Amino acid sequence: MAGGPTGTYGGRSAQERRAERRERFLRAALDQFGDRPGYRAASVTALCEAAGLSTRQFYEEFRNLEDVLAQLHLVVNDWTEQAVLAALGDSAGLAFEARIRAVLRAYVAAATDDPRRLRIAFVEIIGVSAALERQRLVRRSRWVELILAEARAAAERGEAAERDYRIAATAFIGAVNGLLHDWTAGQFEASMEQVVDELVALLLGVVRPPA
Amino acid sequence: MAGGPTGTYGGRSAQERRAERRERFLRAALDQFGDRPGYRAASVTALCEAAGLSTRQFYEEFRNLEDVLAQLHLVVNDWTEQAVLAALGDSAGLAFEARIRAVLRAYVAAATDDPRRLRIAFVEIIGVSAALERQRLVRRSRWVELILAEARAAAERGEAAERDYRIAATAFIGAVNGLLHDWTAGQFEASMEQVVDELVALLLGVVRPPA
DNA sequence: AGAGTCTGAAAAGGAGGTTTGTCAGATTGC
DNA sequence: GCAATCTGACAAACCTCCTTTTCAGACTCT
Repeated sequence: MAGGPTGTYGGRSAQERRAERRERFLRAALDQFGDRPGYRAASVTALCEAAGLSTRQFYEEFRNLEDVLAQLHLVVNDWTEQAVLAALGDSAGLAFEARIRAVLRAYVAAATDDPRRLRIAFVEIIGVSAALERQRLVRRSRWVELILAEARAAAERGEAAERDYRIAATAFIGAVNGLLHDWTAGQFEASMEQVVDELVALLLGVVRPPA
Repeated sequence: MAGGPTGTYGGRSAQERRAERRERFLRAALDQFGDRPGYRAASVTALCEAAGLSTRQFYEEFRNLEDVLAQLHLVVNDWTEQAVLAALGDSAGLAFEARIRAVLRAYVAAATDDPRRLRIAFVEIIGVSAALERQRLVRRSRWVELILAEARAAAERGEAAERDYRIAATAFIGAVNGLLHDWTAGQFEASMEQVVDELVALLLGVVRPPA
């Protein structure tokens, strides 16, 4: 009874070491899953090799590959969500259209900033499993609620028509995602400002009462 | 030198037999791929069993499972495309908004008619391989061109503003698909007419010049 | 210095899938 | 009726991957 089971090793605590390995796995997964051929062709072995860690350590941090993808999806989603929340705060004083534009620009910039993140969120996550599908829909519903809250506030200020925007908000999210996906896939040439302009126009068209 | 290599067997020609087996494989694939757990969990063996045919025959008709998925995707796409083209023809005389509504209703009805087809087109096809991604983008571009042609015609009749609708059309397609997916996934309760109404409003908002 | 713990590599066990080859029996044209 | 062909089932060969376990060496604390 002498050895020190305090958990520190290499100068770091057990927690620090675990966190760092988790980080390394997630970073490697962003590379492996976010680029062709993506998650479907990925393997635990390859991921570990890319992360410079062993399969043993992998199974100490994750249950399986899908677990990694799920966590990565949350991280990626948080990233864009933070960007939008920040933009919402910054643009609090602006007029409706300018505010919408600022927020949408922030989202588009954050989402397209790294192609791998975009691919994780829009492609790799789709149709993997029932659990991931649930997680994705839960996350999406947060976006819907965010839009609904803003629409309510805008309606109170008289900047938007008063009605139930749930379906419209869902459709709009689909428009944003579809547009970003096709844009980054090179389906059409456009500047970010053009893309944002179209999205602003689309949103204004929905929010404003019909002529 | 006596046996008759004419190809007829069981009363059918070789072509007919091949076509029928192809049909049976595709029908079984619609079941296997279009429902959870879907294409990712599918196997040649299970597909053959469901089709009541053998793996040997499978490899005479298809290169591999992805080949089946690709062909199925084309079939599913043709289905909705035919529905829309028919609606376009039928509504040739109607006013702009009524026409848009008729066509969108036809699309929504065709797309949601069979959940398995919808899932193939919107979920299972995503992120499988570079080849399938190409095929999907090619098919999507046909929808964009269709919308662009209609927008040009509408602009000539003075029913829509004259401008480049390519980006807007892409966004709109994303909206339609996203909305249908979330709707059929049970994210919100709505009648088909409500869904169509929202899509019509969205499209009119885009097409009409800003107030 | 030494008991006790943590690390990372390697491998073994096990499961599942794809694709090709074989073969007995059914069916054809002559 | 008979040779030639087609059919559908079966299984063998092969491969890849996941997951757990083992183990020698590095490290920490007393």
